[in-house]
Amino acid sequence: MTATDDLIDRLPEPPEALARATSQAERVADMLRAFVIDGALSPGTRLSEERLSRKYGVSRNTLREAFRLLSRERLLVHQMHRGVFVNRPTSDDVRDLFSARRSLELPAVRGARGAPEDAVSAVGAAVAEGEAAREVGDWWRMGTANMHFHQALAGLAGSPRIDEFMSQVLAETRLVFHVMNAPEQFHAPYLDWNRRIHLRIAERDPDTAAVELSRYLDTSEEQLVTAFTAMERATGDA
Amino acid sequence: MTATDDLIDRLPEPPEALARATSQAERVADMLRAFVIDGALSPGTRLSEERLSRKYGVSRNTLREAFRLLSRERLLVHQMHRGVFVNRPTSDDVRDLFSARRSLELPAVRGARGAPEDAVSAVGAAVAEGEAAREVGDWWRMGTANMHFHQALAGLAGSPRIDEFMSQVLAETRLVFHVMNAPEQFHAPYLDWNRRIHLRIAERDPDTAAVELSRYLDTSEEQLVTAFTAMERATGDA
DNA sequence: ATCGTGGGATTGTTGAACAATACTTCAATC
DNA sequence: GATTGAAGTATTGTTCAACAATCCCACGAT
Repeated sequence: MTATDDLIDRLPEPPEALARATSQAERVADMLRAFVIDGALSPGTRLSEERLSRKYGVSRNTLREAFRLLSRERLLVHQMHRGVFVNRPTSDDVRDLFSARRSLELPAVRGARGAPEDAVSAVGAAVAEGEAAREVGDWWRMGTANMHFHQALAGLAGSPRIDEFMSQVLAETRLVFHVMNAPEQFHAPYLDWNRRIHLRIAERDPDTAAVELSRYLDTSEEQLVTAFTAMERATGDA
Repeated sequence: MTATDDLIDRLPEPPEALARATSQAERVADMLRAFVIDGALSPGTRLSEERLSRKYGVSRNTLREAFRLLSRERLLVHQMHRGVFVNRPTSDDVRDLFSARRSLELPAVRGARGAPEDAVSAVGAAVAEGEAAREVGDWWRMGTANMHFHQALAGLAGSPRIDEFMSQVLAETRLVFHVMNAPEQFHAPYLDWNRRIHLRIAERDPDTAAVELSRYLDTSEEQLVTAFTAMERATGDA
Protein backbone atom coordinates (compact mmCIF):
# COMPACT_ATOMS: atom_id res chain seq x y z
CA MET A 1 0.00 0.00 0.00
CA THR A 2 1.88 3.02 -1.27
CA ALA A 3 0.91 6.67 -1.37
CA THR A 4 -0.09 6.24 -4.98
CA ASP A 5 -2.70 3.71 -4.00
CA ASP A 6 -4.24 6.13 -1.57
CA LEU A 7 -4.59 8.71 -4.29
CA ILE A 8 -6.14 6.22 -6.63
CA ASP A 9 -8.64 5.11 -4.04
CA ARG A 10 -9.71 8.70 -3.61
CA LEU A 11 -10.42 9.11 -7.30
CA PRO A 12 -14.04 9.75 -8.26
CA GLU A 13 -16.26 6.85 -9.20
CA PRO A 14 -16.14 5.74 -12.84
CA PRO A 15 -18.54 7.82 -14.90
CA GLU A 16 -21.55 5.95 -16.18
CA ALA A 17 -20.57 6.67 -19.75
CA LEU A 18 -17.49 4.55 -19.36
CA ALA A 19 -19.52 1.40 -19.21
CA ARG A 20 -18.56 -0.95 -22.00
CA ALA A 21 -20.05 -0.03 -25.35
CA THR A 22 -23.67 -1.01 -25.70
CA SER A 23 -24.71 -3.91 -27.83
CA GLN A 24 -26.38 -3.51 -31.17
CA ALA A 25 -29.60 -4.96 -29.79
CA GLU A 26 -29.78 -2.28 -27.12
CA ARG A 27 -29.08 0.49 -29.58
CA VAL A 28 -31.80 -0.78 -31.87
CA ALA A 29 -34.13 -1.02 -28.89
CA ASP A 30 -33.33 2.57 -27.94
CA MET A 31 -34.12 3.73 -31.43
CA LEU A 32 -37.37 1.82 -31.67
CA ARG A 33 -38.38 2.99 -28.21
CA ALA A 34 -37.93 6.58 -29.32
CA PHE A 35 -39.95 5.90 -32.46
CA VAL A 36 -42.78 4.46 -30.44
CA ILE A 37 -42.79 7.17 -27.81
CA ASP A 38 -42.92 10.09 -30.17
CA GLY A 39 -45.34 8.46 -32.52
CA ALA A 40 -43.24 7.67 -35.56
CA LEU A 41 -44.64 4.20 -35.05
CA SER A 42 -48.28 4.31 -34.10
CA PRO A 43 -50.09 1.76 -31.96
CA GLY A 44 -51.12 -1.38 -33.78
CA THR A 45 -48.36 -1.16 -36.37
CA ARG A 46 -46.69 -4.43 -37.12
CA LEU A 47 -42.89 -4.42 -37.13
CA SER A 48 -41.75 -6.63 -39.95
CA GLU A 49 -38.55 -8.42 -39.11
CA GLU A 50 -37.43 -8.63 -42.67
CA ARG A 51 -38.04 -5.00 -43.56
CA LEU A 52 -36.64 -3.56 -40.35
CA SER A 53 -33.53 -5.69 -40.45
CA ARG A 54 -32.86 -4.64 -44.01
CA LYS A 55 -33.61 -0.99 -43.36
CA TYR A 56 -31.31 -0.67 -40.37
CA GLY A 57 -28.68 -3.14 -41.40
CA VAL A 58 -28.99 -5.54 -38.53
CA SER A 59 -29.68 -9.23 -38.64
CA ARG A 60 -33.06 -10.63 -37.79
CA ASN A 61 -31.61 -12.29 -34.71
CA THR A 62 -30.32 -9.05 -33.30
CA LEU A 63 -33.61 -7.39 -34.06
CA ARG A 64 -35.46 -10.07 -32.16
CA GLU A 65 -33.32 -9.44 -29.10
CA ALA A 66 -34.38 -5.82 -29.23
CA PHE A 67 -38.00 -6.89 -29.58
CA ARG A 68 -37.74 -8.93 -26.41
CA LEU A 69 -36.45 -5.97 -24.48
CA LEU A 70 -39.24 -3.72 -25.66
CA SER A 71 -42.01 -6.22 -25.09
CA ARG A 72 -40.96 -6.49 -21.47
CA GLU A 73 -41.56 -2.75 -21.33
CA ARG A 74 -45.03 -3.18 -22.77
CA LEU A 75 -44.20 -0.92 -25.67
CA LEU A 76 -44.39 -3.82 -28.09
CA VAL A 77 -46.52 -6.90 -27.87
CA HIS A 78 -45.39 -10.20 -29.24
CA GLN A 79 -47.92 -12.48 -30.88
CA MET A 80 -46.73 -15.95 -31.69
CA HIS A 81 -46.25 -16.54 -35.40
CA ARG A 82 -47.83 -13.18 -36.13
CA GLY A 83 -45.08 -10.81 -35.22
CA VAL A 84 -44.58 -7.88 -32.89
CA PHE A 85 -46.87 -4.89 -32.86
CA VAL A 86 -46.78 -1.50 -31.24
CA ASN A 87 -48.91 -1.87 -28.14
CA ARG A 88 -52.39 -0.43 -28.43
CA PRO A 89 -53.66 0.36 -24.92
CA THR A 90 -57.31 -0.08 -24.07
CA SER A 91 -59.42 2.01 -21.71
CA ASP A 92 -58.74 -0.59 -19.02
CA ASP A 93 -55.07 0.08 -19.51
CA VAL A 94 -55.66 3.79 -19.07
CA ARG A 95 -57.32 3.20 -15.74
CA ASP A 96 -54.55 0.89 -14.63
CA LEU A 97 -51.86 3.32 -15.67
CA PHE A 98 -53.40 5.97 -13.45
CA SER A 99 -53.72 3.49 -10.66
CA ALA A 100 -50.02 2.78 -10.92
CA ARG A 101 -49.22 6.48 -11.05
CA ARG A 102 -51.14 7.09 -7.86
CA SER A 103 -49.03 4.47 -6.12
CA LEU A 104 -45.84 5.97 -7.40
CA GLU A 105 -46.40 9.70 -7.32
CA LEU A 106 -48.47 10.24 -4.21
CA PRO A 107 -46.14 8.54 -1.72
CA ALA A 108 -43.19 10.25 -3.33
CA VAL A 109 -44.79 13.66 -2.92
CA ARG A 110 -45.97 12.95 0.61
CA GLY A 111 -42.43 12.11 1.63
CA ALA A 112 -41.00 15.13 -0.15
CA ARG A 113 -40.16 16.97 3.05
CA GLY A 114 -36.84 15.16 3.27
CA ALA A 115 -36.16 15.13 -0.46
CA PRO A 116 -32.86 16.58 -1.65
CA GLU A 117 -32.90 20.09 -3.09
CA ASP A 118 -32.00 19.12 -6.63
CA ALA A 119 -34.85 16.64 -6.78
CA VAL A 120 -37.23 19.46 -5.91
CA SER A 121 -35.69 21.82 -8.40
CA ALA A 122 -36.04 19.17 -11.09
CA VAL A 123 -39.78 19.47 -10.56
CA GLY A 124 -39.56 23.22 -10.97
CA ALA A 125 -37.47 22.86 -14.10
CA ALA A 126 -40.13 20.66 -15.68
CA VAL A 127 -42.77 23.26 -14.90
CA ALA A 128 -40.64 25.97 -16.46
CA GLU A 129 -40.07 23.79 -19.50
CA GLY A 130 -43.81 23.43 -19.92
CA GLU A 131 -44.42 27.15 -19.59
CA ALA A 132 -41.75 27.90 -22.14
CA ALA A 133 -43.37 25.47 -24.53
CA ARG A 134 -46.78 27.06 -24.00
CA GLU A 135 -45.21 30.42 -24.76
CA VAL A 136 -44.41 29.30 -28.29
CA GLY A 137 -47.45 27.08 -28.63
CA ASP A 138 -45.43 23.91 -28.96
CA TRP A 139 -48.00 21.32 -27.91
CA TRP A 140 -45.73 18.41 -28.40
CA ARG A 141 -43.06 19.80 -26.12
CA MET A 142 -45.73 20.63 -23.58
CA GLY A 143 -46.60 16.97 -23.43
CA THR A 144 -42.96 16.08 -22.97
CA ALA A 145 -42.61 18.65 -20.23
CA ASN A 146 -45.65 17.25 -18.47
CA MET A 147 -44.10 13.80 -18.56
CA HIS A 148 -40.91 15.23 -17.13
CA PHE A 149 -42.92 16.88 -14.40
CA HIS A 150 -44.47 13.66 -13.25
CA GLN A 151 -41.23 11.80 -13.66
CA ALA A 152 -39.68 14.37 -11.36
CA LEU A 153 -42.47 13.91 -8.85
CA ALA A 154 -41.80 10.19 -8.70
CA GLY A 155 -38.12 11.04 -8.48
CA LEU A 156 -38.71 12.69 -5.12
CA ALA A 157 -38.73 9.20 -3.66
CA GLY A 158 -35.07 8.87 -4.62
CA SER A 159 -35.44 5.29 -5.78
CA PRO A 160 -33.88 4.11 -9.05
CA ARG A 161 -36.37 1.27 -9.38
CA ILE A 162 -39.31 3.57 -8.95
CA ASP A 163 -37.82 5.96 -11.44
CA GLU A 164 -37.51 3.21 -13.96
CA PHE A 165 -40.98 1.85 -13.42
CA MET A 166 -42.33 5.36 -13.65
CA SER A 167 -40.71 6.02 -16.98
CA GLN A 168 -42.20 2.83 -18.36
CA VAL A 169 -45.61 3.87 -17.12
CA LEU A 170 -45.22 7.30 -18.65
CA ALA A 171 -44.01 5.88 -21.94
CA GLU A 172 -47.09 3.71 -22.08
CA THR A 173 -49.22 6.70 -21.16
CA ARG A 174 -47.81 8.44 -24.14
CA LEU A 175 -49.11 5.59 -26.27
CA VAL A 176 -52.56 6.42 -25.00
CA PHE A 177 -52.29 9.86 -26.49
CA HIS A 178 -51.28 8.35 -29.79
CA VAL A 179 -54.27 6.05 -30.08
CA MET A 180 -56.52 9.04 -29.80
CA ASN A 181 -55.63 11.63 -32.33
CA ALA A 182 -56.01 14.53 -29.90
CA PRO A 183 -52.40 14.41 -28.88
CA GLU A 184 -51.14 16.84 -26.33
CA GLN A 185 -53.75 19.51 -25.92
CA PHE A 186 -54.92 17.59 -22.91
CA HIS A 187 -51.92 18.87 -21.04
CA ALA A 188 -52.48 22.54 -21.62
CA PRO A 189 -54.95 23.29 -18.80
CA TYR A 190 -52.85 21.41 -16.30
CA LEU A 191 -49.82 23.64 -16.47
CA ASP A 192 -50.98 26.02 -13.77
CA TRP A 193 -51.87 23.05 -11.65
CA ASN A 194 -48.32 21.75 -12.00
CA ARG A 195 -46.99 25.12 -10.95
CA ARG A 196 -49.11 25.08 -7.80
CA ILE A 197 -48.00 21.59 -6.91
CA HIS A 198 -44.39 22.53 -7.30
CA LEU A 199 -44.86 25.58 -5.09
CA ARG A 200 -46.33 23.49 -2.29
CA ILE A 201 -43.41 21.11 -2.51
CA ALA A 202 -40.85 23.88 -2.61
CA GLU A 203 -42.28 25.46 0.53
CA ARG A 204 -42.17 22.04 2.13
CA ASP A 205 -45.85 21.50 2.44
CA PRO A 206 -46.02 18.06 0.88
CA ASP A 207 -49.42 17.08 2.23
CA THR A 208 -51.18 19.95 0.51
CA ALA A 209 -49.20 19.12 -2.61
CA ALA A 210 -50.33 15.52 -2.42
CA VAL A 211 -53.96 16.56 -2.13
CA GLU A 212 -53.61 18.75 -5.19
CA LEU A 213 -51.85 16.02 -7.10
CA SER A 214 -54.52 13.53 -6.15
CA ARG A 215 -57.19 15.81 -7.54
CA TYR A 216 -55.12 16.34 -10.64
CA LEU A 217 -54.87 12.61 -11.24
CA ASP A 218 -58.58 12.11 -10.68
CA THR A 219 -59.70 14.73 -13.15
CA SER A 220 -57.02 13.85 -15.67
CA GLU A 221 -57.97 10.19 -15.54
CA GLU A 222 -61.62 10.92 -15.90
CA GLN A 223 -61.10 13.19 -18.84
CA LEU A 224 -58.85 10.69 -20.57
CA VAL A 225 -61.06 7.70 -19.94
CA THR A 226 -64.19 9.36 -21.22
CA ALA A 227 -62.45 10.66 -24.31
CA PHE A 228 -60.91 7.26 -24.78
CA THR A 229 -64.04 5.18 -24.46
CA ALA A 230 -65.82 7.56 -26.80
CA MET A 231 -63.09 6.96 -29.33
CA GLU A 232 -63.19 3.21 -28.75
CA ARG A 233 -66.87 3.16 -29.62
CA ALA A 234 -66.32 5.34 -32.66
CA THR A 235 -63.40 3.43 -34.14
CA GLY A 236 -65.13 0.09 -33.57
CA ASP A 237 -64.43 -2.06 -30.59
CA ALA A 238 -63.23 -5.55 -31.48
CA MET B 1 -77.40 -11.40 -37.78
CA THR B 2 -79.05 -14.77 -37.07
CA ALA B 3 -80.02 -16.40 -33.80
CA THR B 4 -76.81 -18.40 -33.89
CA ASP B 5 -74.77 -15.22 -33.82
CA ASP B 6 -76.54 -14.07 -30.71
CA LEU B 7 -75.68 -17.29 -28.97
CA ILE B 8 -72.07 -17.02 -30.00
CA ASP B 9 -71.84 -13.46 -28.78
CA ARG B 10 -73.08 -14.59 -25.41
CA LEU B 11 -70.34 -17.20 -25.08
CA PRO B 12 -67.83 -16.66 -22.27
CA GLU B 13 -64.59 -14.88 -22.99
CA PRO B 14 -61.73 -17.00 -24.34
CA PRO B 15 -59.76 -18.56 -21.47
CA GLU B 16 -56.29 -17.24 -21.02
CA ALA B 17 -54.83 -20.69 -21.64
CA LEU B 18 -56.00 -20.59 -25.22
CA ALA B 19 -53.45 -17.95 -26.10
CA ARG B 20 -51.12 -19.17 -28.79
CA ALA B 21 -48.38 -21.47 -27.60
CA THR B 22 -45.47 -19.69 -26.01
CA SER B 23 -42.18 -19.33 -27.77
CA GLN B 24 -39.14 -21.31 -26.88
CA ALA B 25 -37.39 -18.19 -25.65
CA GLU B 26 -40.15 -17.52 -23.16
CA ARG B 27 -40.14 -21.08 -21.93
CA VAL B 28 -36.40 -20.99 -21.42
CA ALA B 29 -36.77 -17.66 -19.63
CA ASP B 30 -39.40 -19.16 -17.35
CA MET B 31 -37.11 -22.03 -16.49
CA LEU B 32 -34.12 -19.83 -15.82
CA ARG B 33 -36.23 -17.45 -13.77
CA ALA B 34 -37.30 -20.33 -11.57
CA PHE B 35 -33.70 -21.46 -11.22
CA VAL B 36 -32.62 -18.02 -10.12
CA ILE B 37 -35.48 -17.46 -7.70
CA ASP B 38 -35.07 -20.70 -5.83
CA GLY B 39 -31.34 -20.58 -5.79
CA ALA B 40 -30.36 -23.30 -8.21
CA LEU B 41 -28.34 -20.53 -9.80
CA SER B 42 -26.70 -18.35 -7.22
CA PRO B 43 -25.88 -14.66 -7.60
CA GLY B 44 -22.72 -13.95 -9.53
CA THR B 45 -22.87 -17.14 -11.55
CA ARG B 46 -22.08 -16.70 -15.18
CA LEU B 47 -24.45 -18.31 -17.68
CA SER B 48 -22.39 -19.73 -20.47
CA GLU B 49 -24.20 -19.51 -23.76
CA GLU B 50 -22.48 -22.53 -25.19
CA ARG B 51 -23.04 -24.81 -22.23
CA LEU B 52 -26.64 -23.79 -21.61
CA SER B 53 -27.62 -24.05 -25.23
CA ARG B 54 -26.14 -27.52 -25.43
CA LYS B 55 -27.65 -28.63 -22.13
CA TYR B 56 -31.18 -27.57 -22.96
CA GLY B 57 -31.10 -28.16 -26.66
CA VAL B 58 -31.78 -24.63 -27.79
CA SER B 59 -29.76 -22.47 -30.09
CA ARG B 60 -27.57 -19.70 -28.76
CA ASN B 61 -29.81 -17.13 -30.44
CA THR B 62 -32.92 -18.35 -28.69
CA LEU B 63 -31.02 -18.39 -25.44
CA ARG B 64 -29.98 -14.80 -25.94
CA GLU B 65 -33.59 -13.76 -26.44
CA ALA B 66 -34.37 -15.31 -23.07
CA PHE B 67 -31.41 -13.48 -21.55
CA ARG B 68 -32.78 -10.17 -22.76
CA LEU B 69 -36.11 -10.82 -21.12
CA LEU B 70 -34.52 -11.70 -17.81
CA SER B 71 -32.09 -8.82 -17.75
CA ARG B 72 -35.00 -6.42 -18.11
CA GLU B 73 -36.30 -8.02 -14.92
CA ARG B 74 -33.00 -7.39 -13.18
CA LEU B 75 -32.57 -11.07 -12.49
CA LEU B 76 -29.64 -11.29 -14.88
CA VAL B 77 -27.14 -8.62 -15.74
CA HIS B 78 -25.58 -8.38 -19.15
CA GLN B 79 -21.97 -7.35 -19.42
CA MET B 80 -20.73 -6.62 -22.88
CA HIS B 81 -18.35 -9.27 -24.18
CA ARG B 82 -18.33 -10.93 -20.79
CA GLY B 83 -21.66 -12.64 -20.71
CA VAL B 84 -24.71 -12.66 -18.49
CA PHE B 85 -24.54 -13.23 -14.77
CA VAL B 86 -27.07 -13.84 -12.08
CA ASN B 87 -27.59 -10.44 -10.50
CA ARG B 88 -25.83 -9.93 -7.18
CA PRO B 89 -27.64 -7.20 -5.24
CA THR B 90 -25.71 -4.80 -3.05
CA SER B 91 -26.80 -3.24 0.21
CA ASP B 92 -27.87 -0.18 -1.75
CA ASP B 93 -30.15 -2.43 -3.71
CA VAL B 94 -31.63 -3.79 -0.51
CA ARG B 95 -32.50 -0.30 0.62
CA ASP B 96 -34.00 0.56 -2.73
CA LEU B 97 -36.05 -2.62 -2.82
CA PHE B 98 -37.63 -1.70 0.48
CA SER B 99 -38.21 1.80 -0.74
CA ALA B 100 -40.07 0.41 -3.72
CA ARG B 101 -42.05 -1.96 -1.52
CA ARG B 102 -43.17 0.92 0.65
CA SER B 103 -44.53 2.69 -2.40
CA LEU B 104 -46.35 -0.40 -3.55
CA GLU B 105 -47.61 -2.05 -0.40
CA LEU B 106 -48.57 0.86 1.81
CA PRO B 107 -50.94 2.61 -0.62
CA ALA B 108 -52.48 -0.74 -1.50
CA VAL B 109 -53.16 -1.52 2.13
CA ARG B 110 -54.42 1.97 2.91
CA GLY B 111 -56.96 1.67 0.13
CA ALA B 112 -57.98 -1.83 1.16
CA ARG B 113 -61.38 -0.77 2.44
CA GLY B 114 -62.84 -1.08 -1.01
CA ALA B 115 -60.82 -4.10 -2.05
CA PRO B 116 -62.75 -7.14 -3.30
CA GLU B 117 -63.26 -9.99 -0.89
CA ASP B 118 -61.11 -12.50 -2.70
CA ALA B 119 -58.15 -10.12 -2.72
CA VAL B 120 -58.42 -9.95 1.07
CA SER B 121 -58.76 -13.68 1.44
CA ALA B 122 -55.66 -14.14 -0.70
CA VAL B 123 -53.79 -12.33 2.03
CA GLY B 124 -55.24 -14.67 4.63
CA ALA B 125 -54.35 -17.69 2.52
CA ALA B 126 -50.73 -16.60 2.39
CA VAL B 127 -50.66 -16.28 6.17
CA ALA B 128 -52.13 -19.74 6.55
CA GLU B 129 -49.59 -21.10 4.11
CA GLY B 130 -46.80 -19.65 6.20
CA GLU B 131 -48.19 -21.07 9.42
CA ALA B 132 -48.52 -24.48 7.87
CA ALA B 133 -44.92 -24.29 6.76
CA ARG B 134 -43.79 -23.28 10.24
CA GLU B 135 -45.68 -26.28 11.61
CA VAL B 136 -43.42 -28.64 9.71
CA GLY B 137 -40.34 -26.48 10.01
CA ASP B 138 -40.08 -25.94 6.28
CA TRP B 139 -38.07 -22.73 6.20
CA TRP B 140 -37.96 -22.53 2.47
CA ARG B 141 -41.70 -22.69 2.10
CA MET B 142 -42.02 -20.09 4.83
CA GLY B 143 -40.03 -17.72 2.71
CA THR B 144 -42.24 -18.44 -0.26
CA ALA B 145 -45.34 -17.88 1.84
CA ASN B 146 -43.99 -14.57 3.04
CA MET B 147 -43.45 -13.50 -0.56
CA HIS B 148 -47.00 -14.53 -1.36
CA PHE B 149 -48.21 -12.51 1.59
CA HIS B 150 -46.62 -9.33 0.39
CA GLN B 151 -47.62 -10.02 -3.18
CA ALA B 152 -51.18 -10.32 -1.93
CA LEU B 153 -50.86 -7.03 -0.07
CA ALA B 154 -49.81 -5.27 -3.24
CA GLY B 155 -52.63 -7.12 -4.99
CA LEU B 156 -55.15 -5.22 -2.88
CA ALA B 157 -54.61 -2.31 -5.24
CA GLY B 158 -56.14 -4.40 -8.00
CA SER B 159 -53.65 -3.23 -10.61
CA PRO B 160 -52.01 -5.71 -13.00
CA ARG B 161 -49.04 -3.43 -13.54
CA ILE B 162 -48.42 -3.05 -9.85
CA ASP B 163 -48.74 -6.79 -9.40
CA GLU B 164 -46.12 -7.35 -12.03
CA PHE B 165 -43.72 -4.78 -10.68
CA MET B 166 -44.20 -6.20 -7.23
CA SER B 167 -43.33 -9.71 -8.30
CA GLN B 168 -40.15 -8.42 -9.90
CA VAL B 169 -39.26 -6.62 -6.72
CA LEU B 170 -39.94 -9.71 -4.66
CA ALA B 171 -37.96 -11.93 -6.99
CA GLU B 172 -35.03 -9.61 -6.61
CA THR B 173 -35.53 -9.57 -2.86
CA ARG B 174 -35.23 -13.31 -2.93
CA LEU B 175 -31.82 -12.85 -4.53
CA VAL B 176 -30.83 -10.87 -1.47
CA PHE B 177 -31.47 -13.90 0.70
CA HIS B 178 -29.33 -15.97 -1.60
CA VAL B 179 -26.28 -13.74 -1.39
CA MET B 180 -26.31 -14.12 2.34
CA ASN B 181 -26.30 -17.73 3.31
CA ALA B 182 -28.90 -17.29 6.07
CA PRO B 183 -31.76 -17.99 3.77
CA GLU B 184 -35.25 -17.86 5.16
CA GLN B 185 -34.98 -17.84 8.91
CA PHE B 186 -35.41 -14.14 8.68
CA HIS B 187 -39.04 -14.66 7.95
CA ALA B 188 -39.88 -16.78 10.99
CA PRO B 189 -40.48 -14.03 13.56
CA TYR B 190 -42.63 -12.08 11.15
CA LEU B 191 -45.37 -14.64 10.80
CA ASP B 192 -47.41 -13.38 13.73
CA TRP B 193 -46.98 -9.90 12.44
CA ASN B 194 -48.44 -10.98 9.11
CA ARG B 195 -51.39 -12.52 10.90
CA ARG B 196 -52.08 -9.28 12.73
CA ILE B 197 -51.89 -7.26 9.54
CA HIS B 198 -54.31 -9.56 7.81
CA LEU B 199 -56.74 -9.30 10.72
CA ARG B 200 -56.76 -5.53 10.54
CA ILE B 201 -57.44 -5.68 6.83
CA ALA B 202 -60.16 -8.28 7.21
CA GLU B 203 -61.96 -6.17 9.78
CA ARG B 204 -61.67 -3.24 7.40
CA ASP B 205 -59.30 -1.18 9.47
CA PRO B 206 -56.72 -0.48 6.79
CA ASP B 207 -55.06 2.46 8.47
CA THR B 208 -54.02 0.45 11.48
CA ALA B 209 -52.90 -2.28 9.12
CA ALA B 210 -50.80 0.23 7.22
CA VAL B 211 -49.13 1.42 10.40
CA GLU B 212 -48.28 -2.13 11.35
CA LEU B 213 -47.00 -2.86 7.87
CA SER B 214 -44.90 0.26 7.92
CA ARG B 215 -43.26 -0.82 11.14
CA TYR B 216 -42.77 -4.28 9.71
CA LEU B 217 -40.96 -2.90 6.70
CA ASP B 218 -38.79 -0.65 8.85
CA THR B 219 -37.54 -3.37 11.14
CA SER B 220 -37.24 -5.91 8.36
CA GLU B 221 -35.18 -3.53 6.29
CA GLU B 222 -32.95 -2.61 9.16
CA GLN B 223 -32.30 -6.20 10.06
CA LEU B 224 -31.56 -7.13 6.49
CA VAL B 225 -29.33 -4.19 5.81
CA THR B 226 -27.20 -4.67 8.89
CA ALA B 227 -26.84 -8.38 8.26
CA PHE B 228 -26.08 -7.62 4.67
CA THR B 229 -23.44 -4.97 5.21
CA ALA B 230 -21.78 -7.18 7.79
CA MET B 231 -21.59 -9.89 5.19
CA GLU B 232 -20.34 -7.49 2.54
CA ARG B 233 -17.43 -6.52 4.77
CA ALA B 234 -16.68 -10.14 5.58
CA THR B 235 -16.80 -11.47 2.03
CA GLY B 236 -14.71 -8.57 0.74
CA ASP B 237 -16.24 -5.52 -0.83
CA ALA B 238 -15.34 -4.72 -4.40
C1' DA C 1 5.97 -7.29 -8.34
C1' DT C 2 4.83 -5.02 -12.73
C1' DC C 3 4.38 -4.85 -17.50
C1' DG C 4 3.86 -6.68 -22.37
C1' DT C 5 2.57 -10.21 -25.29
C1' DG C 6 0.59 -13.92 -27.40
C1' DG C 7 -3.01 -17.71 -27.50
C1' DG C 8 -7.31 -19.60 -26.29
C1' DA C 9 -11.96 -19.12 -25.06
C1' DT C 10 -16.36 -16.64 -25.19
C1' DT C 11 -19.36 -13.41 -26.76
C1' DG C 12 -21.36 -10.30 -30.73
C1' DT C 13 -23.39 -10.47 -35.01
C1' DT C 14 -24.41 -12.08 -39.36
C1' DG C 15 -26.43 -14.89 -43.18
C1' DA C 16 -28.68 -18.72 -44.79
C1' DA C 17 -31.57 -22.45 -44.29
C1' DC C 18 -35.76 -24.98 -43.15
C1' DA C 19 -40.02 -25.95 -40.40
C1' DA C 20 -44.23 -24.21 -38.59
C1' DT C 21 -47.78 -21.21 -38.69
C1' DA C 22 -50.79 -17.58 -40.30
C1' DC C 23 -52.82 -15.07 -44.06
C1' DT C 24 -54.81 -14.80 -48.82
C1' DT C 25 -57.00 -16.32 -52.72
C1' DC C 26 -60.18 -18.74 -55.21
C1' DA C 27 -63.17 -22.23 -56.33
C1' DA C 28 -66.91 -25.29 -54.67
C1' DT C 29 -71.03 -25.74 -52.05
C1' DC C 30 -75.31 -24.82 -49.69
C1' DG D 1 -74.70 -14.25 -51.48
C1' DA D 2 -72.38 -16.17 -47.69
C1' DT D 3 -69.78 -19.99 -45.93
C1' DT D 4 -66.65 -23.69 -46.25
C1' DG D 5 -62.38 -26.01 -48.01
C1' DA D 6 -58.20 -26.30 -50.14
C1' DA D 7 -54.15 -24.76 -52.16
C1' DG D 8 -50.35 -21.37 -52.32
C1' DT D 9 -47.74 -17.55 -50.38
C1' DA D 10 -45.62 -14.76 -46.94
C1' DT D 11 -43.81 -14.34 -42.32
C1' DT D 12 -42.22 -15.89 -38.18
C1' DG D 13 -39.65 -19.55 -35.17
C1' DT D 14 -35.50 -21.76 -34.63
C1' DT D 15 -31.29 -23.72 -35.74
C1' DC D 16 -26.64 -23.86 -37.47
C1' DA D 17 -22.19 -22.38 -38.93
C1' DA D 18 -19.09 -18.90 -39.55
C1' DC D 19 -16.21 -14.97 -38.41
C1' DA D 20 -14.85 -10.64 -35.97
C1' DA D 21 -14.21 -8.46 -31.58
C1' DT D 22 -13.09 -8.74 -27.07
C1' DC D 23 -11.75 -10.50 -22.81
C1' DC D 24 -9.07 -13.54 -19.81
C1' DC D 25 -5.04 -16.11 -18.55
C1' DA D 26 -0.50 -17.64 -18.45
C1' DC D 27 4.10 -16.96 -19.63
C1' DG D 28 8.09 -14.60 -19.95
C1' DA D 29 10.84 -10.11 -19.77
C1' DT D 30 12.08 -6.19 -17.21
